[in-house]
Amino acid sequence: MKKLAKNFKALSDETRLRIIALLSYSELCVCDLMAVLQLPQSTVSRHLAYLKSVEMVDDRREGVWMYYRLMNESEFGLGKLLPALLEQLSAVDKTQHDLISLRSYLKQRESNSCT
Amino acid sequence: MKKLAKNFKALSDETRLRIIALLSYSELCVCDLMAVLQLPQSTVSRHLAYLKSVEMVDDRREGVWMYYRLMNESEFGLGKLLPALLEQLSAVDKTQHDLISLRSYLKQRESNSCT
DNA sequence: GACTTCCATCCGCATACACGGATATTGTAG
DNA sequence: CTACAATATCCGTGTATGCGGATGGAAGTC
Repeated sequence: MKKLAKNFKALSDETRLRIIALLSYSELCVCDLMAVLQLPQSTVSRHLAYLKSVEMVDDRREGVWMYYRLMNESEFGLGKLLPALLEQLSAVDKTQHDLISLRSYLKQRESNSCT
Repeated sequence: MKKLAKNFKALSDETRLRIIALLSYSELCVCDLMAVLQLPQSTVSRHLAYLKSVEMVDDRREGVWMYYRLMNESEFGLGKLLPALLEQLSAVDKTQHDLISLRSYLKQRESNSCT
C-alpha cells in the first residue's frame, strides 16, 4: 500500500507528468527534455531519477547520453493505469503544446548536435 | 495539468487510499472510519475534506452524522482511472484486512450505537 | 437554555520534497 | 593526461502537507 501511494506521488508533480507525456512519444535524453521543458538540468535529472525509482521509466547509456524511455504497460509501476493515464494526459492543452515543441525540436536536432 | 497533478496527490497518501477502499464497499460516516482505521477524528476528517475537494467523494448529512460516499466513475475526479485504481487497491493485503475489520465493525454496530 | 454527540477547523510542530546553482562523476576526443 | 560535454548528485532554502490535540460549530435530546 505504501508503494502504491508512492507511485501516485510520482504522478502528483506537473513536471513529471509532462515528462511522462513526452516520453510516451519518444525515447529522449536529458538535454532533449531540458530544451523542450525549458528547465535546468538538475531539475530534469532529479525528476527522471524519481520516475526511475518507481519503475515508470528506464534508462540506457549511449556514450555520454542517457536515454530515458517509458516503461511499457506490463513493467510500468502502476500497471494497468498507464493507458488511462496517457489518455488523460493527452486531453490536456499543455501536453499538446509540449508535443508540438518536441517535434519542432527534434526536427532541428537532425542537423545540429545536442549542444 | 495542475489539476491532474493535484488529483494524483490525493492518491499519494496511504490513509486516503485506505479510505477510498473502504468507501468503495459502503457509504460511511466519520466515526465509522475512525473506528476501522484506528485514527483520531481530526485526521480522518481532514483526509475526507481533501478527497472531497478533488471530487473523489461526496458527503450527505443525516442528523448529526456526515455520510461519505465514493463518487461513481462518471463524477470521480480521475474518471476512467477509478476501476483500475480499485483493482490495484483490492490486491493489497492491508485493504483486505481493513475490509474484514469494517465488516466485523458494521455487524457490531447493528446493535450498539456509534459510540 | 443546557448538555451531548459528531464533526470541521485551527494551531504548532515535524517531515517531505521541489527548486536551481554548485560540484562531482562519467565518457569521449585529442 | 587534459579538456570538455552530458549527466548525477550535493546543498541550502522555501513551501506544502501530514499529524493530532484543542477549540468551535451544528444537530439532537431533555
